[in-house]
Amino acid sequence: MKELNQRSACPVSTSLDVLGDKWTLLILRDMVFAGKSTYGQFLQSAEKIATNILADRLSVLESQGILTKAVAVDKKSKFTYSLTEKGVETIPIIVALILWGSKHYITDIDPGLLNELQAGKDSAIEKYQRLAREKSLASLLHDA
Amino acid sequence: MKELNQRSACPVSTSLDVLGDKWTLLILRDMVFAGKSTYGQFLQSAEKIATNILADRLSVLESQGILTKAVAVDKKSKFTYSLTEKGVETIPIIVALILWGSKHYITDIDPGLLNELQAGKDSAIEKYQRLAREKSLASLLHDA
DNA sequence: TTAAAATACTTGCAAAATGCAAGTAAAAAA
DNA sequence: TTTTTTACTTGCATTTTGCAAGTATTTTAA
Repeated sequence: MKELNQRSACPVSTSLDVLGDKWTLLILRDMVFAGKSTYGQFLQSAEKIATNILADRLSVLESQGILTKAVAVDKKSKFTYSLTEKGVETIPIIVALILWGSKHYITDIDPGLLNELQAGKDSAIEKYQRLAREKSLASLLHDA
Repeated sequence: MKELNQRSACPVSTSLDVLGDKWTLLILRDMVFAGKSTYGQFLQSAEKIATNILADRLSVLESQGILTKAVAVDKKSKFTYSLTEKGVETIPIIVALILWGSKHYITDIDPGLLNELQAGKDSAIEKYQRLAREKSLASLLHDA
């Protein structure tokens, strides 16, 4: 349980106190856009996060109520991380980063996704939020 | 001139390579929402950035073409930083952070701004982008 | 004309965060 | 019963950050 130290009462600053580093939003990206949900899956991303950093970020995200951790349905040695509603609501941030990055740098973004985001950003955000909620709900139902 | 080291070709990752730390977006916030444009003004924000970090971030932002540096109109010992179009286009990211932060944490956000953003996010973003462009254009005209 | 203040940094060093490689522990598979 | 899978933890080197002090140029004040 790590307590959040807010540098100021500014909402931008506070958001950055939680999400403002080079790794946290990549974990959320992997959950939303790559369907990942386990420690091992997060380790396999192209950016090669270190194991101790991943463990630390997952624990911060959990203690901030952005994701929840549960034993996987199939294996007791595996954990499944799911987005909370607070986590689902970071999707607009991730989408803004996708649009800015793909506009100003050379990236390998999926043209279909880019098109979808450019055509109707708000409805695309709503779609990915809906999908993320469905996924989280599904993992909750499995537990019960 | 610091070269950007992209960890991967993912647009989220690349955006975070540039903007993903606890200070960079606060400088841009100060330019967009507090009308700040000088080193001394950036130092006075509530979060208390260290002088060496500020100097470093300004030089990165300049070398990434997000802002430009020019001698101030009134004083030769002062510099004025202005947003480029690439910088203006970070405003959707900042707005997404404002909305997420103010929704999930206790902050002192201006209720008028919050209302404006919640009422019509896209048009509010357009408004602040237009204002930022006007401000940058004005400082360019002063130089000539 | 000269001294003090303003402005924008730079430098040195301690502290914290990150990155890397190896090790541990429980559960699952062979 | 041994090996593999999965999720970490630990120790240590490197990098980044933070703090305090110092420098350089321009502007203001005496």
